[in-house]
Formats: sequence, C-alpha cells, structure tokens
Amino acid sequence: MTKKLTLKDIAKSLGVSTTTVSNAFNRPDQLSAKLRDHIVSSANELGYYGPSAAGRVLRTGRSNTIGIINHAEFSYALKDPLAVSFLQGVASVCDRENMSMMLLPGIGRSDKEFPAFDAMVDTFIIQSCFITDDLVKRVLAQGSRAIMVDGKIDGLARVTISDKASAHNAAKHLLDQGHEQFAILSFQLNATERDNLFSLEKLNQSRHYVAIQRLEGYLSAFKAAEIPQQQILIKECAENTGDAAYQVSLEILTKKKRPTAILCMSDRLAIGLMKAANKLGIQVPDDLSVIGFDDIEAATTCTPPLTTIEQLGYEKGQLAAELAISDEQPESIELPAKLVIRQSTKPPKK
Amino acid sequence: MTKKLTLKDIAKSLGVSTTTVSNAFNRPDQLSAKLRDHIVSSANELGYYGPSAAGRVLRTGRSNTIGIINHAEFSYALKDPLAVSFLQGVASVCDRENMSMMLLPGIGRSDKEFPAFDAMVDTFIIQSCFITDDLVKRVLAQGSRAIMVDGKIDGLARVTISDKASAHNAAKHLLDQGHEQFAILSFQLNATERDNLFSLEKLNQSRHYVAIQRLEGYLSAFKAAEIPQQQILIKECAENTGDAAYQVSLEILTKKKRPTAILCMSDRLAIGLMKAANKLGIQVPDDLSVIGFDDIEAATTCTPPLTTIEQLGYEKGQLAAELAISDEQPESIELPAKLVIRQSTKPPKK
DNA sequence: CCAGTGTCCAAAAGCGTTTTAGGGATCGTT
DNA sequence: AACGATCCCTAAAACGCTTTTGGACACTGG
Repeated sequence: MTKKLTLKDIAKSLGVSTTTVSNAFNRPDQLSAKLRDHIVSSANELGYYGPSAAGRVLRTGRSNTIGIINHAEFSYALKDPLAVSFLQGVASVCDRENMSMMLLPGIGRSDKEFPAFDAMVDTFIIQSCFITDDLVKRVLAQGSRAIMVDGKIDGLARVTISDKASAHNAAKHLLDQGHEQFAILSFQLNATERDNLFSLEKLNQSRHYVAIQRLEGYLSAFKAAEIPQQQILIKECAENTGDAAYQVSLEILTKKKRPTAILCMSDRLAIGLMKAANKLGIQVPDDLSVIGFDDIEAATTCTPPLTTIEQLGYEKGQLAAELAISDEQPESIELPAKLVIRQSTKPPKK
Repeated sequence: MTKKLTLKDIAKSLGVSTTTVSNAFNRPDQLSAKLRDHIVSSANELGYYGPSAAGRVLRTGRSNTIGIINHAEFSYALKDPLAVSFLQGVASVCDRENMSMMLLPGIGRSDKEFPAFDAMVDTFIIQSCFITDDLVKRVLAQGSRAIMVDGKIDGLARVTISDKASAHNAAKHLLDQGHEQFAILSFQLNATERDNLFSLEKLNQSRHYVAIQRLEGYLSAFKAAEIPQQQILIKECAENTGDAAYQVSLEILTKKKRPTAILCMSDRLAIGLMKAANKLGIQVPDDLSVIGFDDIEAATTCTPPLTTIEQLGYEKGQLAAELAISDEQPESIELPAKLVIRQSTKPPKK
C-alpha cells in the first residue's frame, strides 16, 4: 500500500500551488475551467479523489454531519418502531442535503458514563430522557449546537409533541365512556431505581420528560373528574417493551379489584398488556379497555386494533433535522398528537 | 459565546506543557496521579472536557467510527426490516466497543453521483449492489478499509449468506411438491434499465450480486429438474417493496396460463404478491404457492404465514462490524440460510 | 503610453492534536 | 562520590487542509 496522497503532493506533481488544487475541488469559480479540469483529472489518475475530511474539518470546523444521541444503546433503540421512523425523518433531510448522520453510543442510564461526545459533528440531536445539563454543557463546549427532542434542557431549542394534552384526552375518553377504575402503565420515571412502585416523590424527581408530561396529562383529567389520585393504580415498566409490560400487567390484572381501563404510555406496552389479558382470559375491550400511545404500525394490526394517540415520528425527525441544519436561531416546536379511536376501548360492563 | 478552549489554552493556564495535558487525558500512566487529577479537574472547571476529535483524527488517522454505505437513501433503507436488523447488529458491536456509526448518504443508482466518501471513518461497511470497483478505489485511496456485505468486489473481505444454495432449495421444495408452472419475482437486475422484462443478457450484465445468486440458485434447480428456462416467467420489481410487487403480480396473475408457484426474492415482494392474489380472488396456498426470502417478522404474521428462507440479518451486521474493527486481515464469511416451511406452499391442485 | 481593472495564482498562517526525542531531577547502587 | 536508572515532564514537529493577502500579468479605455 502506497503512502496516502495529499493536496500538496498533487500540487507539486502538477507544478501548481496547493491553493489552486484546493480551489479546483472546492471553488471552481476561482480558476479557469480548463485548468480545473486538468487538475481534477490528473489528480484522479494519480489516485487522489479529493481533499481529506480530517484536514478540512480541522480547518473549517464544519463536518456536514448530524450527530444523534439516544438514551439507549442503538442496538436497542433500533428495535423501537417509533425511533426508527424518527431516524427515517432525520435521514430524509440528510439525504437531501447530502449530509451524514452519526449515531453515537447511547448514554446509558448511569450518570457516570460519559461517551465520546467529542465527535466531529455540527449539530447534535439529543433524544434522551437521561441527559443532564452537565452533559449538554460538554456538548456545547466543543462548539457544536444541539437540538433537544422529547425533552427539556435550558437553552436548547426543542421539538416535542403535545404529550400532556393528548394524554389528558386519552383519559378523558375513558371517563366519558363511564370508566371508574383505572390503571396506568408508565415508563420508568427514574434512571436508577428500578422498582415499579409509583410515588409522587418519584414523579417530582424524575427527569423523564415524556413520562412526566403524559402522567400529568392523565392525572389532570382524573382530577377534573374528581377521582382521587390514590384510586389510580400506577405501575412502571422497566423498559419500553412488550415483555416488560407483560410481567407488570399480570400483576395488575390479578388484583382483586381489577381496573376496567388501562392507559399505557406506549403501544408496545399496550400490546404487552393485551397479551397478558389474553393469557388470563380477560377480553379486550369487553372486560378491559386499553389505550396506547404513539400509533405504531402494530397498533393497527393487533387484535383488537388499538385505540391510541397518533404521533408523527417521521415528521419529528424531519423537523429536528431541519432545525439542526438551519442557520437561524432555531425555535422550539410542538407537534400535534391526536387520539385515534379503534376497538380496544368500550364503556365498562354494568 | 466564548472562544473554544484548546489543549494549549489549558496547558498555558496551568503552567504545564500541552504534552502533559494530552497525556492527562489519554495516557494516564505517563504522569503522576496527582498531577493528572489536578489537570483534569482544573480543565473541567475551565470548561474543557477533553481533546477535540478533529485534531486527534488528523493527527492519528483513527476516528473510532464505522461508516455504512448503502445502496439506497437511508430514509428508504430504514424502511426495510432486514436492513434495520442488520444495523442493529452493527450497532451492538459499536455499543460494546464504544464506537460511533456513521450513516453516509446512499449511492443512488447513477454512476455519476459520488457522495462524500471523504468521511472520517476507519472502516466502511459497504452494502450496495450498485457500487463499482472505481468507487471502492476511492474509498481505499483515502486510507480507509472496507468490508463488503452481500456483494463481491475484488480485494475486499466479504460477508454473505448462502444465497444460491438456499434459493436452489426453495425451488426444489416446490418441485418436490409437484409444481410445474413457475414464476420468479426478482429484484431489479440493472441499475438503469427499469423495465421488468427479464433476459439472460441482463443477468450477465447485472452487478446486483444477491439477485444474481438467487436467480442462479432457482434456475439451477429447474435445470436439474429438466424444466426449460423459457418456461419460467421471470419479472423484475423496481423496488423491494410490497407496492412494486403488487403491480407486477397483477400482471403475472392475470396471464392466461397462470403459474401455480412463485418464488420471490424477498418477503416484502411475497407479501405484495399475496395482496395481489387476494385482490384477484386467488387463494394462497390452494391456488398458488408462494415462497419468500429473508424471514422478516411480517412473514410470520401475514396470512397465510409465509414459507421463506431465513437469513440472519442481525448476525450479519454483527459479523460485518467484527471484521470491520478486527486488526487482522479479515476473511470472508458466508452465513447459512435455511428454508422455513410454513403455510404458503402446497402441492398444486390436479 | 499610463493608470485602471480583472484574472489567475503563490506564500504562509494557522486549525487542535499526538508523538518523538530528550532534558532534568531524584534515587539507589557501587 | 560518581554513575546509571527511573521518573516526570517539555519542546517541537507533523498531520492535511482552507483562506487571506497580495503579487504578477494581461487586458482595457483614455
């Protein structure tokens, strides 16, 4: 393997200055077409196909890359259909703009792990409920910008959905149908404690923006209906997976006073719940109403099709990417999310 | 916003050399623990959290990044379940090794488009049926390594599956059941011509490794059974999507001499085909046997569940990533793929 | 013929880091 | 008391590029 060629090598070998070679590749208007063609084609023949990125990034500070920081490891994040559509949305903008996207190792749940945030990235899209202000400070310290998705960090522009209002609507829908016994299947509120007992204290300490918003939305509807909060059974699922929900659901559904309606913070949780109900011989929606969140594809194909809240993952990704590449000071945006009524909800039996 | 801090700033401000600061972050054994702690904590206080990647990459030539080149745009590639599991596999290794993965803009189908291959990437994983030797030369010219997935390029280590043998088995399965009238739903053999007429000529000119292998596998089984190739109806689908297959299938299934069995190069094509059959009132498997390829999740949930060839997308991704980060000269690997018989195949009616 | 106006190209200064080669102390050994 | 070994640290070069500054040259118009 021969030594790697550089701009300077080409310049010397052609008897022109490095400036001129650089211009030939980057600023065609700076030299005559004839010379430019000559340089580019000679360079190709020699085995040089353009300036190396490393040098350019160091010099210009721009890398044409969007970095994506997720709260989970990526091998896990890619299992979440919503996360995948989000990435698709980001990718669509990157494709259009000819930018690259860089997936950074997940942050994990421990504050101690600091991954390599020193990546060469123009803008980070942060989608992590576990990110701390301190971490963000590091990101910004290296000169990158950052957009926050589904979360809230002081000073960062945000892309969110109307979590709270939609959650409120979901609960209201069940109340309107006449339900009185409720349970909520929640995400893990706290990164470290992994029990599934809910407490107001935990809610206050939680940094999981989405979970907080949705919970507050649900609870505000119950409050308006004058249902005391102690009467609502709230359980956390360790992960956003059907399996995690399945386990927790068995517990909920075998209680002596079983709820007649359950609100789930995601469709994946709802589907795990329905699997548990099915296992126990509990009919959805006849014996139990279920509402999901997200409206992933599986929500339409499961039986019964899931009443849920539709959120636009793809558009969220697009929007985040647009903010990321925009030159202007980006502004925060809240996307709408709406209740989609299918067959998993029904008034309770008398 | 203040000026970005550098190693040198920290060194000056602490009264030590830049070497020492660099060592404090990268080679703890090169200085006393006391000094190291002092340097790191002072640096953090000043707002410096570690050496910038841009400088390091330029200096060391290593970026701890795996680049992924796909044949399609990423917004499209992410819609393919198999591609997603592949990415998951790659991601699992990256997570473990704390590396980043970089998704590069797709190559597209035209030879003229040369995307930004000058990315700062240690190793490229190339998964593109449209990549040319010339393109690879460029990649290697910038000093990166490359692993080829599902394809063949001289000089590159490869990760493939047993496309040909499994395709042969699939066709053999139908022959054993007594079928005599066949069709094949193929990928587009050629990047530019977009008609769906097959010809041997096109097969010979094709660079679409996977399509060629599978086609040869199917045809070898027919040859062994002494079925003349002209008798096999071969149609290409412009994209690997259900919609593309749906259109082409309508055409095939309304022919006067309709095949009793159809081999599809992917499950997505097979599912589109079954949708068309359903639309035309043709029963699968009673009136028509269908075999897919890949064994994506939808193959188990569709009706009827699809007889198909299982391939290990996740493992393929893992393996490719392992080769990518390995220090040794990587060797090519072929993963097994096996026929999974479900309910979409059946002997033909007499 | 001369100033004015373009056009094209060269020299040089960094961008932030790592690493090589080596310089002083300090220590233990003879 | 001298000497080598050991430990901590530093100076300086190199990595490949872009961009600013300005010079050389060939044109124009007066």
